[in-house]
Amino acid sequence: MKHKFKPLDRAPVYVKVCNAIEEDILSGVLKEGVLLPTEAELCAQFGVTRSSVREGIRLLQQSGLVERGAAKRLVVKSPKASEIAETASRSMALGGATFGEVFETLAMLYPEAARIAARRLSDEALGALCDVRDGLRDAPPGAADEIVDYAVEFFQQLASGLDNRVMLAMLQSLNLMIGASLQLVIDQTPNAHERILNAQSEIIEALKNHDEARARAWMTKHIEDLRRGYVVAKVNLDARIL
Amino acid sequence: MKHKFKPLDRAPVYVKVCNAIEEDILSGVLKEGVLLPTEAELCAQFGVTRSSVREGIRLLQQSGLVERGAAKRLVVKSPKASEIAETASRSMALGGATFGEVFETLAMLYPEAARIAARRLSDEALGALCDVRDGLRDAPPGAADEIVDYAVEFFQQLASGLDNRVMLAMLQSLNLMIGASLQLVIDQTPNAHERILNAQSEIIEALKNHDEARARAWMTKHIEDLRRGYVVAKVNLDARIL
DNA sequence: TATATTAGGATTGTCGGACAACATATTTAT
DNA sequence: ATAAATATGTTGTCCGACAATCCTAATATA
Repeated sequence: MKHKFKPLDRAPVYVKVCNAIEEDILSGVLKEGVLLPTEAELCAQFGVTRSSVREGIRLLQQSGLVERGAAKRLVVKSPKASEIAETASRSMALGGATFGEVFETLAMLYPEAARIAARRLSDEALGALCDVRDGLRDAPPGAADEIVDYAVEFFQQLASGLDNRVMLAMLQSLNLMIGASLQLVIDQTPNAHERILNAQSEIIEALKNHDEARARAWMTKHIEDLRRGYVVAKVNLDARIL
Repeated sequence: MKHKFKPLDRAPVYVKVCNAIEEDILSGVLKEGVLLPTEAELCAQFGVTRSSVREGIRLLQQSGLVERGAAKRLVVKSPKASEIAETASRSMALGGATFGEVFETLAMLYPEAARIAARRLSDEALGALCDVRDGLRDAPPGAADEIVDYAVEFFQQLASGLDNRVMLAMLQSLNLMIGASLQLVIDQTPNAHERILNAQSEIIEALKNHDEARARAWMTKHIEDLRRGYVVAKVNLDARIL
């Protein structure tokens, strides 16, 4: 009988280093906040040189599992929703996503998010939304950048209030993708200030009364309003986001 | 008058290398598929050593912007939706997302996705869905793993058919997060086969007739059905996904 | 001539050692 | 006892070297 050999593991050492550490993090042996051994010690334990260890560390670092903490020592980190959102949105930008795609997704997600929010948003979360709204109300007229900030912050707070990290990550990545471009739009849209303010107020009111349908409807309206802004500003919806 | 100095850029060299290359990719100077210079040449151009260049490359590599291609040369790559989904779902798993969170997000997204699909799914996409359904119909009874595959594949095809990369990435990451765990559930749910099959058929029918409301309703039902499976199988919805 | 083989060169993967920069811990001086 | 100076440990960067691998081109063979 012919003996069968398993295929050899021919991955580069630095990849193996990365995997080895990652595995221990994933399996819970290394918990969040734990300090990893120094590079020298890792070399000794793995039996490889510092160059390889360091390259492996870079891989872990970029995937958000590890971080340089106090004394520059390596610390185990569990990825936060905001970081996931950031890398996801960056990747999608690089992947060539368009304004149209982002907006359609926005229009799909946020009305539902508003509906869920109407069902269970906490009082603090509602308070945070009111704060944003008030900030927007008191913003000086003509300050487009401030308006944008408040508009995005409103989405942000709503997403945070849902108390669901998966949703949060997704909604946040959308926020990041439109955030920058909203500037252009609001600059060129008359009444943007009042219309956004009005939409926010209506949404807050609906949330307060746990009126799911109304929260959903106004969020839909709000987003459609923003989208129209893009059209008015002659932003090509097929253009890639940056 | 006191002169103000800008804060010096004290980032490590390998980070700068990473940023420099990333910038050129982002700005379109380096397009997808282009071969990057060899390590030696990069050293010469940046005026740093190979160790630093290599560490920088690892960072780019893990963020999916660069890849080893033929002859092991580095090639510029633009992240695909599927990869974005993969890293996102992995990160969320590590970040401690729970079944409950994933399911709630699923229940929020997919009904809307079905509604949009009813509006504009192409005939090919519909055909692909039918193929999945037929595959499931003809699956041998009791083959839980096959049933799971078809169930996930149905979601997958629906997402692909939407022709929106942003949505696709988000829906796919959800698919990845539940995919593995569905196995457990379907193993222990009687009638799972028929119920899933029925739901798929109803959804397909609704899509064919461009009946948005019905597509949405059946998708909601379908997901709720799956969720009940988790409860029946006594999977703790607060448990972290793996 | 066309194909298979071989030799050569280019490039990456890994190693070892070295030193400066920086942060922490320890000792010394006030 | 507090502050300053020193010692120690760790990371960041450099250099040089060599084996493994892949590509290319020259060579041999049919």
